[in-house]
Amino acid sequence: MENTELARAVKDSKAPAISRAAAVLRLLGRSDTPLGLQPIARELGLVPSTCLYVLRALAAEELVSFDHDTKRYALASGVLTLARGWLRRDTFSTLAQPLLDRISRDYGVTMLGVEIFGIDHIVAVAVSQASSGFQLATQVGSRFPALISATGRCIAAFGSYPEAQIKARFDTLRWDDPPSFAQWMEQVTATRDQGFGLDQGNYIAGVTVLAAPVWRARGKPSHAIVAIGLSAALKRAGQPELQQALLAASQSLTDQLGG
Amino acid sequence: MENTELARAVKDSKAPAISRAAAVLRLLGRSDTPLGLQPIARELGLVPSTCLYVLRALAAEELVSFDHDTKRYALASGVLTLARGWLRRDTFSTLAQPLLDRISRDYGVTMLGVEIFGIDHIVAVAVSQASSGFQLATQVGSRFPALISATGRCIAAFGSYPEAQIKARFDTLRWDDPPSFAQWMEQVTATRDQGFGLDQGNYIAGVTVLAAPVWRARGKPSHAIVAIGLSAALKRAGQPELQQALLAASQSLTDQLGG
DNA sequence: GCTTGATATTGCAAATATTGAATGCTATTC
DNA sequence: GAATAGCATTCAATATTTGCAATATCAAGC
Repeated sequence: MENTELARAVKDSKAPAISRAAAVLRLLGRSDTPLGLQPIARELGLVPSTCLYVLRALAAEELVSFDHDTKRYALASGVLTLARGWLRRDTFSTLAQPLLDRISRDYGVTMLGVEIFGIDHIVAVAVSQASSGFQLATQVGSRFPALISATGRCIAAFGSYPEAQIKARFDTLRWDDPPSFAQWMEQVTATRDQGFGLDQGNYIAGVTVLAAPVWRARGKPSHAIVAIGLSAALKRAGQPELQQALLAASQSLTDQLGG
Repeated sequence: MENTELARAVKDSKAPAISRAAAVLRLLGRSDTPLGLQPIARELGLVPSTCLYVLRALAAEELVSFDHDTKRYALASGVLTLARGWLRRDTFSTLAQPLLDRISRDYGVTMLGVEIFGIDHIVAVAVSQASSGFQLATQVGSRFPALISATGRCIAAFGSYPEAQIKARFDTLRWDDPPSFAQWMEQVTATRDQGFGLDQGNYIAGVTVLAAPVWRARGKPSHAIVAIGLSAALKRAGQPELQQALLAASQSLTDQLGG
């Protein structure tokens, strides 16, 4: 449960209401349906009355919506307005979006721009869905483990983390078709040579993923751009050209970000 | 200043830290650059130490980032992850996105899906940028006054608000080329007949905007889809066809939302 | 229609977050 | 190079929020 983590955050902080509020928002974000007061309080280990005050405050700020009839709470679009503030000022997503749109259109693949948070996780900060075919359940804000799929091979290849740490993380990953660590490390080496990472059906069966790193400053890559398509379709269409397009775009972004 | 409003929210609430946190997030979202503790505290009328604890709690929740060297705070991508939770469950944006993409591509216009919050404001919840030409500074989460531009004419036409209330709101709007209230009301009537709203250079000079209402339930429209293009380009390309596409899409969305 | 089980909501005492002054730090000015 | 000004940060007193128990509200079952 999140309870223990939340309890710690609440204890350590001098503004525990904020930790509780964040936990409530995340819970509501995770939930597929609006929730009542009690389920929320139970799940988070909060006292109902406290939880009520949190929800009321969040509702007053238009971050959660409250249905008077059913007494259910859900995320409100105020969270979108916050996200916009972030998007507006993020150079990477602003610069990446047109490049992603173009590659997506030219090659019929779904494109992501992701921000890398160390060896821990990555977040999709720009998305351009493939116009046709399969729809990937990825939106702006989606989080993934750092070492998964093609991006993971990039992070391992260019992040200069000690192998022990990488191995420990690697062992926690869930794949459709898991590679062995040895195989995977070979591919990481290949990634270093080629400049881009490749995942052929490991992460999701039948789906090929390519990822190229982007640097904001020297050192570890700060972002990556990712191409996702059905393996069958990518075999027919020229994958080498897609690779070139990906590398060109990532290079251009690295240049523009002043790395 | 927001100070008085914030002070009231803080007083009335049983979880004032949350109001403060929300105010801080909105301020950071508005700001073009990362801010230090003092400017934030000053702007919001908060005690610096309190503000510090708020920022630390928000940083612990990964909703704001903290630059150790410059001691500046900014929004972090955690806000995106919250937004994703909202997007994931919003039927309108999910259903609208492919329709917007298609119309955008076919007619070279920028398309928005907006959620309507009464007569107060609207929020862009789905965006499909025109691939070429001018880039509109609109992202998911952007807020606009309800009665502005083409969407405003829809809301006035189909929202059944008393004219006095509409007039009061109308008088607060800012246009590039303001219509008189009489002219505008005529266009509202036309909107009721045609089924879509039209703004020809009023909101932004040289830009034409069309908007068609979407109903989740009978009564007032809950959403709208909006097409935005350069007036010159729209005159050349077949605007009647775009109108039909817009009406077809809005009808389809109304049907799917179960209105 | 009454009871039961569940929920949302309120009042009050105790725990604690907020406050504003004091501290230590850095960068700028003379 | 010393002094100053502005900043982030800490600290102890107190005004407030929190947590619990009690109450009110609601829906369903008998």
